[in-house]
Amino acid sequence: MTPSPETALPTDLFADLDRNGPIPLYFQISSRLEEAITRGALPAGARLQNEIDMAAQLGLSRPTMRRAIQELVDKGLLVRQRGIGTQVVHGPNPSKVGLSSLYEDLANTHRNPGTIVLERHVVPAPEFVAAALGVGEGTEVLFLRRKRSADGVPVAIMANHLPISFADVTAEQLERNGLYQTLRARGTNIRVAKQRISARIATEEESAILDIESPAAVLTLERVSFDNAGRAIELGTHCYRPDQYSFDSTVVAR
Amino acid sequence: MTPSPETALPTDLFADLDRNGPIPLYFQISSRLEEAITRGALPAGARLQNEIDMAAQLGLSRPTMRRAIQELVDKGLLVRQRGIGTQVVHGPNPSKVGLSSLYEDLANTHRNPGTIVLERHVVPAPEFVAAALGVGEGTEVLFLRRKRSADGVPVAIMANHLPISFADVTAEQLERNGLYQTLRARGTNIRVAKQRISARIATEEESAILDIESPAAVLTLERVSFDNAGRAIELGTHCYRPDQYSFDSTVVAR
DNA sequence: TAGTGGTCTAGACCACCTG
DNA sequence: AGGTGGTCTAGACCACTAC
Repeated sequence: MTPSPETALPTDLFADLDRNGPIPLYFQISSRLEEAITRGALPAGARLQNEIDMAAQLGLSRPTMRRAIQELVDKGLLVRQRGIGTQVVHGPNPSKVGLSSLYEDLANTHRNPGTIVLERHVVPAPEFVAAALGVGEGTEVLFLRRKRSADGVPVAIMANHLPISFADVTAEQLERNGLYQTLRARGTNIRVAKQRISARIATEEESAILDIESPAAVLTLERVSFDNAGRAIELGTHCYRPDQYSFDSTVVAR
Repeated sequence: MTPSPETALPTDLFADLDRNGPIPLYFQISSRLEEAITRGALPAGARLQNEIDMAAQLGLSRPTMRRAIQELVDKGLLVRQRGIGTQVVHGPNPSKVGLSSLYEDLANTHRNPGTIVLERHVVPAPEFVAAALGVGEGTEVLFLRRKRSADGVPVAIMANHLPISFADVTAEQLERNGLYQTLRARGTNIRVAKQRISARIATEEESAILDIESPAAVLTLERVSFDNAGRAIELGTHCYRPDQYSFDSTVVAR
């Protein structure tokens, strides 16, 4: 296979780099590169200049340029081969990935999210909740159950258990901003989550809430989220209407 | 919240570093650290020494030490906070993640994988296959359909379309080694994949093959895989028995 | 042989958090 | 004020690929 011809980068792509501002240089570079790829200015299969020349042209050190490129390799937009170069991955849909909330997912795809809080109780933690949150069994925790919709169509039923320190979270906050944004406003940032995606037949009650005909399949997600300090913050047990929601991701071999 | 006391690393944890061999230093370090965490030698919540001291103790430069730690941050095993330090994430199950084949997943969990090739044809590419593989509609492609099982229990029905250049892949190779390993043996390494996970009700035929009672839910995966050079190599359309398989992952906020 | 990315070093300055 | 991680520089040598 003949390597693709080298694609010179548009000279103005990296104009206006802010060398003193708070935004890291590598991030400014990778953002502009990503935008050029998704815009199509760098088509699938295009080969980039080598990183040393690019660094020199931009007046950067090589490690900084490498880091910018590596960001996009990790996102699955670029592939690199020693001795060959760096190329844009084929394929039409650069899909989103990672740790986002349903609320943000829907907003990003321009669907108008809606929330109804179905239940909100302080309950003693069942065994599986206690294990996930790292508290003693029977410890009081906050239980939430919400119905989520997009443009008026039911999308998901989401159940959450949180440590009792979040017991002052109100239904109004949840319906207005979503759970993750509410947590952020309280200074709690989710950093890591461990999750399991599976499927099952919806119960009669779920079918009614989601407005689907039994028997129906639902997509399920169990997720334990951790904050900056590595503490368990939230256990989520959700089910989604598969015709309204799916999990898209780009995975990269390590 | 008081920061956890600093945990001194076992002095022998990093003995026998090979400074001249082919294995990168950062990888040797991160592997040993990961092993110490999963083994429990570094318990959940433990705070590591600062990276500068660790680098000095091991006779490494700080960037190399940083890279080793960053590997584990990206895997979701560690969290870092400026001004605070590096801590081990809570939670019991450091789960696997990323781009693996079903065959490897099953082998890793000590379940004996089995494969039966149900279909193997060269067919003209339907529109959705042509779009995914970046070939013209109607171009000949290889179509495979396999039944996968673990310890004799049906787990999945996997359908794949590949470019015609892989038409010499035999049923025997697939049943013996799985698709990805067969591709690797031919010098094709999957580097990136874009995938979508959803769910639906199984068809009667699928229920029969998977040995489940209708109506049943199946977990579905659509995946387009790309090689080192960014070329589309494979389109997979799979369905899984949710009681036998689920998608576990650890996600990290960017 | 020439060109590419992969690794590693030895520093520097800065931003953020805690006391 | 002191300690932490976050960023950046300016080099060096090596491994792999192509011709």
